[in-house]
Amino acid sequence: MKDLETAAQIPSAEEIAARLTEAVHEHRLLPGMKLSEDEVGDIFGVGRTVVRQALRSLAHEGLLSIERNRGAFVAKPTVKEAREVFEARALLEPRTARAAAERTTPRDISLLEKHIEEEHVALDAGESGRALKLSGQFHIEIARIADQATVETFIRQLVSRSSLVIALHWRRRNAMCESHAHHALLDAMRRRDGETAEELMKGHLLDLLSQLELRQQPEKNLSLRDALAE
Amino acid sequence: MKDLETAAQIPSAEEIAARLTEAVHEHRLLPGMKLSEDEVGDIFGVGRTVVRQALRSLAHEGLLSIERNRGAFVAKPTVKEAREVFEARALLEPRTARAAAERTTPRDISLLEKHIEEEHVALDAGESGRALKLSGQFHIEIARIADQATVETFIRQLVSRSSLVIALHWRRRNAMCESHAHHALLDAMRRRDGETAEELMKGHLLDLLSQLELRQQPEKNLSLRDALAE
DNA sequence: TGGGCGCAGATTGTATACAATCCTGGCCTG
DNA sequence: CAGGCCAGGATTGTATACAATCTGCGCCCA
Repeated sequence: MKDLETAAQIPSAEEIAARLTEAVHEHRLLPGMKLSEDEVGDIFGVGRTVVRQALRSLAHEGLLSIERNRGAFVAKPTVKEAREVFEARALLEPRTARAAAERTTPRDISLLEKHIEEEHVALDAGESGRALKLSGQFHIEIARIADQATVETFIRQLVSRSSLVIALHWRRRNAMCESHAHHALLDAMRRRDGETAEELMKGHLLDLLSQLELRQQPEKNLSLRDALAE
Repeated sequence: MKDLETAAQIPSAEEIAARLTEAVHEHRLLPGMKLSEDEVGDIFGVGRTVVRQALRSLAHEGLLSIERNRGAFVAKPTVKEAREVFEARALLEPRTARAAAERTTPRDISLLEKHIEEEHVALDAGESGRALKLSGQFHIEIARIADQATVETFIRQLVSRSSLVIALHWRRRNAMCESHAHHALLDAMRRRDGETAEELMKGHLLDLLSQLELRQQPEKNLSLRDALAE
C-alpha cells in the first residue's frame, strides 16, 4: 500500500486524469466508486487543487459525476445513457472507419496489428481489464488514423463511457467476438476498402449493443487505492 | 462600465461559463481575445477559483485555449479544425434531425416557430450577433427534440465552435440563407418527414461549409468588459 | 543604432486556511 | 424499541497568500 509517486515527478492534472481514465478502461475503477480529493491527492502526491482539476475534467467527459458537497463518483450510466452512447458511436464511427481505411499507411496497419496482438496476449493471460482497454484503444486509434481530431475526442469520450456501460450492463463474460470483429476490420483497412470498413464497424457496434443487458443492476464497492495500484 | 453582478447573487461557475458561451455565440467575444482571471472575476463578482473552473470547462469544450502561465484566450480554430467541426456536424446532425422530425410534438414545433421568429426580428433590427446565437440554438433545439442528450452535448460544442469558425472564416455578411434553410427544416418537421429533414440538414450544413473562406485571416482585439456588458 | 541582458510588474499555478455542507452515530423521547 | 434530533467529524467549496513564470521596458554595450 505504498504511494505510487514517491520517487517519480509530481504528475500534472492531465496525467492524473489519464491515469484515472486508464483505470476506468481497465475496470479497476467501477461505477459508483467514490474518488475522495484527499485520497487521490495522497496517492499521486499532489494537493487538492490539482486533483480537482483532474476530477472536473473527467466529470466533463461524463466519466465522473460530481455532486455538490458530496464529492466525485465514477459515473453510473443509466440504461438510456447507455443506449445514447452507442447510438452516438453508431453515428460517428462507421464513417470514420471508412475515412481511416482510405487514408491508412503501412505504419498504421502494423501498429494496429501489434495492438490486436497485445489484446490477444492479455486475453490469454486472463487480464480481461487490460484486454478491454486495448479493445477500446483500437477504436480510438482508427479515429486518429482518419485524421479527425475533433471526432477523435468525441470517440474517446464515448469509448470511456462505453467501459462504464459494459461494467454495468454486460451480459457475457467473454470478449472473444470483439477480436474477430477487429481482425475483419483490420483486413478491410489493409485493402483500403472503406466501404467494407464502414459496414464492419456498423455491424460491430450493433453487436456490442446487442450484448447489453437493459435492466438496472446491483452494485459493489472496492478500494480506490488498490484499483490504482497497477 | 459598472459591474454586472453588483446587485445580483454571485453566479456559479456554470453560470459564468454559460454567459461566456453566450458571448461567443453572439460574437461579442472574438477569437484571440484574452480572458484574464482577475478581470472576469471582477466582472462577475467572484474569486479566481470559480473563474478558473469556468474557464477550464470552456477550454475543455474547445472554446478557449489555455496556455500555461499565459492565460485563457478565445480559441482561434485553424482551417483544419474548421473543416473538422463541420465534418463532425455532418455526421451527427442529419440523422439527429431525422429522429427529431419523427418524434416532434406540437409544443416543439411552436417553440421552434417562435425561435425562427425571434431570429427574424433580430436580423431586421441589425443585431446580427443575436441572430447568430439564435440560429445556433435552433440546431441545439433539434438535438433536444431528438431526445439524445449525449449527441446534444456534442452538437452544443460544435455549434459553439462553429461560431468561432464563422467569426474567423466567414465570407459574406448576410445570414439570410440560414433563415430559408431553417424554415424548410421546420416544414419537414411539421409533416414528421424524417427523410426530408435529414436531407435538408445535410444540405444546410454543406451550404454553411461552402460559405467559409479557407485561408488564414487577420485579427483584431476588443475590450472584454464591453463584450460582456450585454 | 540595434540587439541583448536584466529587472520590475503583472499574471497564472499551487497550496493552504477557513467556511459551508453533509454524513454518522449516539441520545433522547414517545 | 423505533424514530427523530443534535452534535461531532469529515469532506468539499471558496478565497487568499505565496511561488513560479512570463511580458515588457529600459539600459548598456558593441
